[in-house]
Amino acid sequence: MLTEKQYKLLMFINKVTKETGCSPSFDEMKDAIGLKSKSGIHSLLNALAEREFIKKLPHKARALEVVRMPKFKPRAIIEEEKKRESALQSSAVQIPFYGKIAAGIPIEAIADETKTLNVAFDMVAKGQFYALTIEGDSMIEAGICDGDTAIIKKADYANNGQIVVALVDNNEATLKILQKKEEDKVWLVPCNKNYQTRILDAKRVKIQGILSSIIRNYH
Amino acid sequence: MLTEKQYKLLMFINKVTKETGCSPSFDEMKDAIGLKSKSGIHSLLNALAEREFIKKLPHKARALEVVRMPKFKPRAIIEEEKKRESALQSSAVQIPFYGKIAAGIPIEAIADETKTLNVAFDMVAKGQFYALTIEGDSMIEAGICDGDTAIIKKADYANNGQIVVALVDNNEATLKILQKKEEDKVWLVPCNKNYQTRILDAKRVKIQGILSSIIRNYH
DNA sequence: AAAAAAAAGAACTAAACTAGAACAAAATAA
DNA sequence: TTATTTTGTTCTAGTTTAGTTCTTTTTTTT
Repeated sequence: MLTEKQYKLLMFINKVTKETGCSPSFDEMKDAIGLKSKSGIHSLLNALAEREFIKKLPHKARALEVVRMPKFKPRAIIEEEKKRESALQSSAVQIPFYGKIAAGIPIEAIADETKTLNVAFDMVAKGQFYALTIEGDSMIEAGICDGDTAIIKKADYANNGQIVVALVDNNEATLKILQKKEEDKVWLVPCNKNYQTRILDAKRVKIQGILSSIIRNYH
Repeated sequence: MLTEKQYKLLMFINKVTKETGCSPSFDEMKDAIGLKSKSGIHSLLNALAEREFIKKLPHKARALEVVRMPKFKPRAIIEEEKKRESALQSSAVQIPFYGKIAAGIPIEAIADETKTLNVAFDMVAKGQFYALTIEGDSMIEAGICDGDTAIIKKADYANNGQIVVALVDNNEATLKILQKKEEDKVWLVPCNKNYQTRILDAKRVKIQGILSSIIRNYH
């Protein structure tokens, strides 16, 4: 399509004409591109005209017209794509899946290196997710402990018995089991004898997500 | 429609021109496709021009233009992409990290999209890991439930109080808290009132790993 | 194992870029 | 209008980069 110099020059011409309403002179162009002679500009312009990016009126001053621009992606988009790509590469982790702990069989014996567990993928599946750190012990009997990381799937509706992130009165977010036993009422059931089930008007409760995974790290 | 090489080359030209505004040179193309000589590029370009995917100005440098893109991918490319995709899926997921659930603050208010949690990467850090499925409820009071996935870091030594995979008599693998209260004796402590601590000769117990993470998926 | 297709390699040719200078046409000022 | 300045064109010449072509080697296919 274009060489680097041609591209630079085209961008410069385009910028100047848009900003000032008139095209730059040969000397301005040579300075902008960093040449010491304007003869080079001449050939660059010919190349651009030949490739039909500009039109020029011979012997007329500042009589350039940009006809089209090369198809390119805005730099911001390219950066973004690169970031995403490198993020993907940096996190590729596959670990061997050794199956279940079973009495009577040493781990080496059942180790099957061909099976791998893909932690990240298995966990997020499809949909939009976010993470929360669990605070408190209201769900401890469900094996959800203080400090655990909860992976939540965004949702505004949940079924009976699901563990949900519920926002009460647009004010207080909490992780509880959802129960809808009667119309217009919502039960938020903790998993800890020391806590009480809260029965609230459905209007007051907004579902913000459904618990998808629990992750706990030991050190 | 197109051969694998032709397709790859066309994609490369398209990518480069979109990103830089300039088309690639023969040498850049040969490197991108993995050829050692640029004469091959020449014939590939002719093939692409003949099929009207690109236009080229003969003898001009970097004077390629992509006219259209193919509707179908060559079979070989599809295979390759599938492979890469599954490798990626196996790897990388970044999800927003919303911090802690705190009473009195709606989730939206504390949402910080700039913080991301990279599940897979954070979990495996450095070292060698493997995964186990938890069976039974002997650790339930530590929030480790039947069916949970345990990420274990390979180790043959552990400190007091750590949760370890212990192999007893080269025979029976189990997940328990490790305690070494006296020389030559090892305590394997469960986290369930209904189970008893086992006190064993150190010789009989081989540490196979230290619990690194617990993952639980809900459906 | 022979034939065909791809790829590599080298030699060659052409274009692109740089610079300097001389000159011609247009625009502007006197 | 003429003179002056600005602007664009053309030429030469050397250097670098890029594209083409041909022969040989390797690989693939039958």
